[in-house]
Amino acid sequence: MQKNPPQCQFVAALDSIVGKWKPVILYHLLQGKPLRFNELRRLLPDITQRMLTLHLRELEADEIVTRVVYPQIPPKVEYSITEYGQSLAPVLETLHQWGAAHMERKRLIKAQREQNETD
Amino acid sequence: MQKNPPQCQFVAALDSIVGKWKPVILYHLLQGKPLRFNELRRLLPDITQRMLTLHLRELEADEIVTRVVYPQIPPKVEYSITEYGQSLAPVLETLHQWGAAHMERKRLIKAQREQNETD
DNA sequence: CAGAATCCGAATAGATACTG
DNA sequence: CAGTATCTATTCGGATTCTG
Repeated sequence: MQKNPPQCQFVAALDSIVGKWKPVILYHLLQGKPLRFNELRRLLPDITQRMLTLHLRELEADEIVTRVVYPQIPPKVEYSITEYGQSLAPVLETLHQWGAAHMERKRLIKAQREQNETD
Repeated sequence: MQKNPPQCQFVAALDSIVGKWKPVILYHLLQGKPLRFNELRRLLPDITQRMLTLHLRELEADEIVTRVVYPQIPPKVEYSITEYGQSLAPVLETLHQWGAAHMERKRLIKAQREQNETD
């Protein structure tokens, strides 16, 4: 990455939440309930096992989620959001708001353009 | 992307600001002053011409920046943030704040760990 | 159940050379 | 000056197989 200070901090934030599946993972974990590995898989029908593992490991490294292993057979692993991870909630909310408005805006522009074409 | 609605809107927002260089480009343009192509290059010493062009084109397509061509020789092209693009400012600011705190946190944790190693 | 390991293809980004 | 075009290197994600 760059040495540019503002950029760095920005990217530090993005690294924690960007990734093809991180937003959804966080979305579900932020509901508060701890989720098992396969529960998450069910909630994200299209994710591969591999990507789920990788993303969870990154979130764990950032201390945004915790991984609790119950030593039993069959194994049980629960993921939950940390207190620190909860500080992401407003950040995600802000992004979500803007994203929703942005999609609506694009939709409107597209509709207008199609209207003009029929003129 | 997924069909999951919350995810979609989230990603719509991220698409507009994520990309290896978009955050810095936006950071500079949000200062308010229109910038020429090569001015941006100088502000982003490590970006390639190609990536700068590509990212600017995407931002233009999202109507976040405007591209004004002055038909003269040598050519002059100025990029500036649109009014709509300015609505991103608070979003970026939120991310930046969290990112700064996150980096500081990591730094502290690392320092602590190194302290423990000398015990 | 919750993964680790390996392999492969697709998407991203950089390097370089050329142009109106 | 402000790009295009092309080619290559790197990264990322998916598919598949195996395991405690």
